[in-house]
Amino acid sequence: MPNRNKSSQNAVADVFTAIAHPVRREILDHLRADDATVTHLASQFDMSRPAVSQHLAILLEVGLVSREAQGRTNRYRLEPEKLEEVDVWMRHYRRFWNKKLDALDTFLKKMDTNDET
Amino acid sequence: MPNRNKSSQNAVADVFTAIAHPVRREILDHLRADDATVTHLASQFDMSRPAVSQHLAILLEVGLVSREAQGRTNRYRLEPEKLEEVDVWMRHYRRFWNKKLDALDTFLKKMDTNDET
DNA sequence: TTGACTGGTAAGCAATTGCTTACGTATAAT
DNA sequence: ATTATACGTAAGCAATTGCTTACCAGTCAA
Repeated sequence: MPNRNKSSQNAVADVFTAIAHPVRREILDHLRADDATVTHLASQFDMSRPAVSQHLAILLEVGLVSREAQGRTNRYRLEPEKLEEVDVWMRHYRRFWNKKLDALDTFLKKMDTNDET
Repeated sequence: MPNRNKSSQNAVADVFTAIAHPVRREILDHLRADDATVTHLASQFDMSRPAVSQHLAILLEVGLVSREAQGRTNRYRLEPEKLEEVDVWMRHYRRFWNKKLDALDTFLKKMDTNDET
């Protein structure tokens, strides 16, 4: 089979690849507690500051964090809404392992229906 | 900063990396409908059969699918319980984007409490 | 037993990832 | 003005990924 034409995919990372790396998940876990600067985050890892900065760039790219300049520091803030994409995909599987969550699903659907005025 | 001693990590793939690849998610989506053989799965992708086989090997390694020999064919079956690990991690974030799911969480916790004893 | 079919795995490879150090720029302190 | 601090980003590199083709083993049909 010959190589396919890749049609110039610009290879923008998606949420699934973003959370695939354990360090990036840990970063998100840290930011769940509070916003933080790169140097502060880097102090929590056995890794150089640029390395953490690069991980943050990926999280930034997919929209899982936001960056706000404050003087000469940069505050990174958790933006967890993008994780809903993962949740949506998982929704199809949840019933397989948890009947209670299935019950919750039904419960939520009912709430949705009631919301539609 | 010098390179760290990697202490011989055997680099077994985890669930997060397994579902990071879009093809592997599609494979799982296919298996959600029904068990399938490699060749059948490969026919659904623009990719050689060995490539799909290698993806299945990863899914097998992390336990997201199981393999059952049937004559000269191999049936792959979805084993979705391992996705719970992802769900558990996501549980901490869900409240951020969905208050209703938060309500469901409370609901589930109450059910859990009632179940004890 | 021969031949066709299913399928895992090895070898090889280009591309990507994940780190490092080095550097440049902007803000703050003295 | 000079110096120190915080930070992003580039360059370079080893390791990994994700495909390919080639091969070999097991099963079924004739």
